[in-house]
Amino acid sequence: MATTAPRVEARGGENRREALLDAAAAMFATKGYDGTSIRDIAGAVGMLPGSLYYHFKSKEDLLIAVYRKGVARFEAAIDAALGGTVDEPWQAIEAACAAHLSILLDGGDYARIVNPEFVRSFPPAMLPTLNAERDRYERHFEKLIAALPLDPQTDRWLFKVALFGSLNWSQTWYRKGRYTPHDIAAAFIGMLRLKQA
Amino acid sequence: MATTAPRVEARGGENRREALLDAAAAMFATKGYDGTSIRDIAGAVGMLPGSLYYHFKSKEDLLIAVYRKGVARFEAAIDAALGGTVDEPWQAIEAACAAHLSILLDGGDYARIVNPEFVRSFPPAMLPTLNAERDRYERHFEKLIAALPLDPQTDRWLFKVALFGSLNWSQTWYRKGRYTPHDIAAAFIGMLRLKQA
DNA sequence: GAGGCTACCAAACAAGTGTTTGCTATGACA
DNA sequence: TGTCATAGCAAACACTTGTTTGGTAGCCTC
Repeated sequence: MATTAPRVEARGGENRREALLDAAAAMFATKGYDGTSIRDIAGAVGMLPGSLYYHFKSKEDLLIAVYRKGVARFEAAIDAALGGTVDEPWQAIEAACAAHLSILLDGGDYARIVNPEFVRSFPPAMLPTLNAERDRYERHFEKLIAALPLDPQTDRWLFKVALFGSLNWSQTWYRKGRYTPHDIAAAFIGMLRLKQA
Repeated sequence: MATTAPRVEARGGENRREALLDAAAAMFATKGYDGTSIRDIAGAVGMLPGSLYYHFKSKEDLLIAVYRKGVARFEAAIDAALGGTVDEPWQAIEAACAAHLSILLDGGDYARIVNPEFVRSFPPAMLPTLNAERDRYERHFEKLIAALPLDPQTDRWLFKVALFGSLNWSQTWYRKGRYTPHDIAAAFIGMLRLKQA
């Protein structure tokens, strides 16, 4: 046998914590933060409520961990999308939008937590912590928008919130099948771009 | 003195119910449905928790009443805005957007409840009831969009959700002062319209 | 002035909440 | 073989939740 065991854990190991995160993300996303109890989450992974406190020191702590994973997913997706350095600005932002949408719509439960409208249901004390994470992410888009050849009258900040609104709103109407994230990104950017032709 | 007293109520009268609705709207909007207790609401108007059940038969019943008032506000605003029959399609939709925004952003607590992202935190059983109210409202916009002279390639349904997304998202970033609802409506419509020039 | 309705109080109910505490089985390591 | 951290169980804690029930003060009508 292997003389130096590759760090085998006592019972469940590190992936039990991960299982709790997954369960929490799923239940937060569907039933909300307040609507989900510690007992629900622990029960979903076959644990007793008290045992959860070995892995997380409070329910809020658990939420923050879930939220961080959510933001990380968005950042990874957008990094990957912009990795191939597209230098045409409209193509670049369309790629970023498509990446954002694919996580938002098909990225599983973690992504749903990040929505600011969702965040408002969280304990107010944690709002600064969570918003700081998100602001950092949005800055990627601000850079891409700064590079766009827009009409001089266009307020780039309003352009950003308009675009973000369209994108994030898709969570409320999107159903798998009819449109893909790429379709939607292309259509939205197309509407904002046509005048340049 | 007035011989026929103008319908003076026993104690609080009909406006006590209204006071409860106001308190509920305010607290739902800031702390969410689950985050607000019957005791909070009753206490805000100087009532005991049990007494609330004289006016509303359940907490869900109270929420529905608040929600209805919220939707009614939007409908009244848009009716007023389109009353002066603007027949230029772009002007008409801009007016509708401005009306929508003025309620959404400065329309008080009732309006905040109507946001679909907010609704998701409600008991799932009441979702059909609430969504039916909202769908009826959105149909006003579908009509206005149908009248727009858009590029043939533009999907009008996607146009609608993009516009609605931009508008409703403003709730997350709007702060009084910098932009007025009219400014925002003009800017958003301007971005989507420029190509027609 | 008797009856009835309105609007509310007072007090409890059962159920569910996040969290703490003490204990224990398991495997790694010396 | 003994020690030790890991990972979790079992049971309780104090508290909050939506809701119900029985009673009652004030007003209106007959």
